[in-house]
Amino acid sequence: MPELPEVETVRRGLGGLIIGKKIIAEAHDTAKGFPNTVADVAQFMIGAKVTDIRRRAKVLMIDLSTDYSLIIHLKMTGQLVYVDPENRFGAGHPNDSLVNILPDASTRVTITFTDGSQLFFNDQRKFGWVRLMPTLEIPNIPFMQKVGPEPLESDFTARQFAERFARRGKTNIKAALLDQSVVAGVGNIYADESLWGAKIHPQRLVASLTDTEFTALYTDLREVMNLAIKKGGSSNHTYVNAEGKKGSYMDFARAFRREGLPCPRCGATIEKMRVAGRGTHICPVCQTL
DNA sequence: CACTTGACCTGTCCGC
DNA sequence: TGCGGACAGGTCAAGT
Repeated sequence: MPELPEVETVRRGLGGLIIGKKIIAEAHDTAKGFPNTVADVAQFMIGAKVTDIRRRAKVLMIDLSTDYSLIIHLKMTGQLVYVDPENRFGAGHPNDSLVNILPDASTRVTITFTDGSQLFFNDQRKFGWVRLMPTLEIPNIPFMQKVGPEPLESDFTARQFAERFARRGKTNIKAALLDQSVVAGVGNIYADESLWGAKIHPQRLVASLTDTEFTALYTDLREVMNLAIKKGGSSNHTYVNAEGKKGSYMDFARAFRREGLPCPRCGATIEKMRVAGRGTHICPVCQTL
């Protein structure tokens, strides 16, 4: 699922498509995905205009003119896909092929705008969620209270990065990287890719890392995430952006899901193992314990 | 508190 | 071909 670069790609794409549009209808799967009451939707969502789209960690916020926001987590298989039957993207564009397909079995929420265009929240595994709440209350939810700093902010330094890990000295670096309270937005793909870049074995204890290694990890994590944003994210399975397009970062991946293939740096065979309960990819020569 | 593991769901792939 | 089990981009609630 979407990690920081994928969610950021969706945010940027959606911004140009729905900011300023007015919501005329909302429908959702009652089993899962949109827990708000009918009354709240009627009062704070229907008739509201989209004023902004923001991201914090892997969470998206669609701000409305009612001072309420839709707060959305895509988790593993969530998608936010925009479709406009009146204004197609052009012949052959992946979005156009979705016009007559969505909603489908994975659609949990459908938002319709006054111009007839629609935004679909699809989520095959149903781990994701969408919630309508007052914009000012978003910072109070537990996730926002504990989530760590944004790693791509220009004022986020290597020293701050290293200091965030002090609390997690006795676990391995992969588990700590995935911990959203340490640094925001890192998931399985970019954990593996940045550890490969910094030549750090994922099972190394955090407390054993040197300043030089933390700096390398900081630098590589930012490089890899910035590149992924440029490439529109990574698409292994279900991920697509707001226009229904897949990202191409996987064409550039050096370790993630490359088991059996040569390490681009030394030629050794990339191996797959299990660390912190997650499939983990390493170069056994570049990354040692 | 920090750390690990299982749970939440559905679909797909791989080996027998 | 069919079937069972493992696994998939994330987080949380439990356990130790």
